[in-house]
Amino acid sequence: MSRKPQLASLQLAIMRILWQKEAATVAEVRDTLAAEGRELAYTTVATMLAKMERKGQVAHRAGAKAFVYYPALRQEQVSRSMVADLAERLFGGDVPLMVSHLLDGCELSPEELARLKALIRKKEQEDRHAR
Amino acid sequence: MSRKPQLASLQLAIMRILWQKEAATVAEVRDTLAAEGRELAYTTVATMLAKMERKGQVAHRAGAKAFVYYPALRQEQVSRSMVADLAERLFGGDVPLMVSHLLDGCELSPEELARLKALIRKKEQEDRHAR
DNA sequence: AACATCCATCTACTTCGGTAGTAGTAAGGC
DNA sequence: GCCTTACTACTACCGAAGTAGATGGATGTT
Repeated sequence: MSRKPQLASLQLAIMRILWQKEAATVAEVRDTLAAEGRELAYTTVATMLAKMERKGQVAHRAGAKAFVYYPALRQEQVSRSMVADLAERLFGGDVPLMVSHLLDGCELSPEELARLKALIRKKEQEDRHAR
Repeated sequence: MSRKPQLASLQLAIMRILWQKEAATVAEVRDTLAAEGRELAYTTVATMLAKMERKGQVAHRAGAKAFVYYPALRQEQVSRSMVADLAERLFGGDVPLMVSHLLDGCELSPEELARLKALIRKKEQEDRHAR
């Protein structure tokens, strides 16, 4: 399960909350989702967390009052595997092509562009070191 | 249906084949999938294409012998909306962050890095023109 | 004419994501 | 001691993706 985690939409939304808060109760997760415009029944969130626990995506411990859920996958890992998976499925692994679609699809501020340039420079450095 | 198309794994694999071949019969799609290591029954592919047609993702016309299916969505459109969707769900729309994960996740050849740099320069040009 | 082949359609089944109700339990208030 | 409240656990249900069998039509082969 920890190899190439692929999270669906709600699962990802929940994970993002857990990553950000470190840990949270069902009620907290539900409230945060509601604040994001996704109003779900308490039991819906609880069910989802239970399902996610069965798959090893989250875990829980007993808290003062309610269970406290926390992520069992690192954000890095999930991000990378999901992005890599999409790149593979959509572009046959052609990363620059995927980046090109990313850039085309939305406007970027000058700062963001600068960040990208820095990224590429860093990548070039690593490359030189590697060979 | 044409607004924000999200294709699942097999659907995308099929679309990619249709995009590449322009059009294909069920048998051709099935053979191509098999050549990619995904061996499915003829009827599986046929069923999938029928389902995709109902959703407006593909269409067909009668060919000499068998139906000829062709894409009803443009690759550009699908790529962009799927990439944008993942960026939104995974990174809250932070595109540079997503690019950073893309780059980290895989090695790039110097040529690919060059392509990326060119992309960013182009983007900067557009930016200057826009304001 | 009989047979094999290819093809389309229909139906069916499984799994998973998402959604939620119901029931049972523990705990706090009064 | 009972009532409300918060929480967990169990069950159910829908739709979509994915998989394929069965059936029946058309075509071509000999």
